[in-house]
Amino acid sequence: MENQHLQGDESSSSHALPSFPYFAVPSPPYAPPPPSEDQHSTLITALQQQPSSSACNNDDLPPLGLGPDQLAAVAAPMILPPMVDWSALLQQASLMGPQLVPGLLQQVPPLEPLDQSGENDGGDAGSSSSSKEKVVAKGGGGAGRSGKKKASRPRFAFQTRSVNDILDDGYRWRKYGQKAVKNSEHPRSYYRCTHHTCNVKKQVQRLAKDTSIVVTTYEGVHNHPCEKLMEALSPILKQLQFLSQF
DNA sequence: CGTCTTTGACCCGCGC
DNA sequence: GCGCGGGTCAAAGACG
Repeated sequence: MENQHLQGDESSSSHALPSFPYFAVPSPPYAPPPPSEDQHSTLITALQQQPSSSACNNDDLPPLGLGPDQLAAVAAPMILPPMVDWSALLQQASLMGPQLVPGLLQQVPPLEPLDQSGENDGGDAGSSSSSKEKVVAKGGGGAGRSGKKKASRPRFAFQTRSVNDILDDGYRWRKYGQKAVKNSEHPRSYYRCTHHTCNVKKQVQRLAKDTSIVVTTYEGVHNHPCEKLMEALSPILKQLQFLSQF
């Protein structure tokens, strides 16, 4: 299982994934930093929850539903320095939501209230709700299988220039779908956090205009620690504990 | 054998 | 009402 993530292309991301290089994605207001092979900084944008319609005709980001509204809502994105700790960064972003990562993610307008009973931002109702409502007809699926509109959840889009579609963000993801998208030769992949109580999803797709850029859209907030991050931090924490005794 | 990916089918919202 | 596009499900197969 673990090593399945090594396959390089569109397998679920996890510990063993080749993490880098990721490059900064030049954004219009900025002078594009020339990407170099040993640099792995990334540009992060925070997006507002997609307001259902309007979102599908943007040339740059049609695939992920990032319409003009969303793009306009993206404040000056930051180019992160090289050697940024991806796990920590994404963990932080994921846990804190769009409002709370000073200097990294912009503040976005308040989210619409959730309208889905079984789900919340923490996404902790995922597995239970699935068993409840999965009864429907065969193939079950659908944008709202409970008959409701899709819930509004915090969304973040991470643009990275990478040969790999999947960011190694420290979490484990299971792919549950892939769709060909209009105006793009690259399909969009749908992933769900494999943690049983976590309902965070992400969509991964390459830009139509620049296929070297991967857009990863996270939806929801993890309600569990990042395994990889904890793994990485544990020796430091131990050391801190030790030092704090004196 | 358990986990994950693939993939076709299905459902839903939206625009015309 | 119909067609399209997007999102999800779940069976089947692949893989370690």
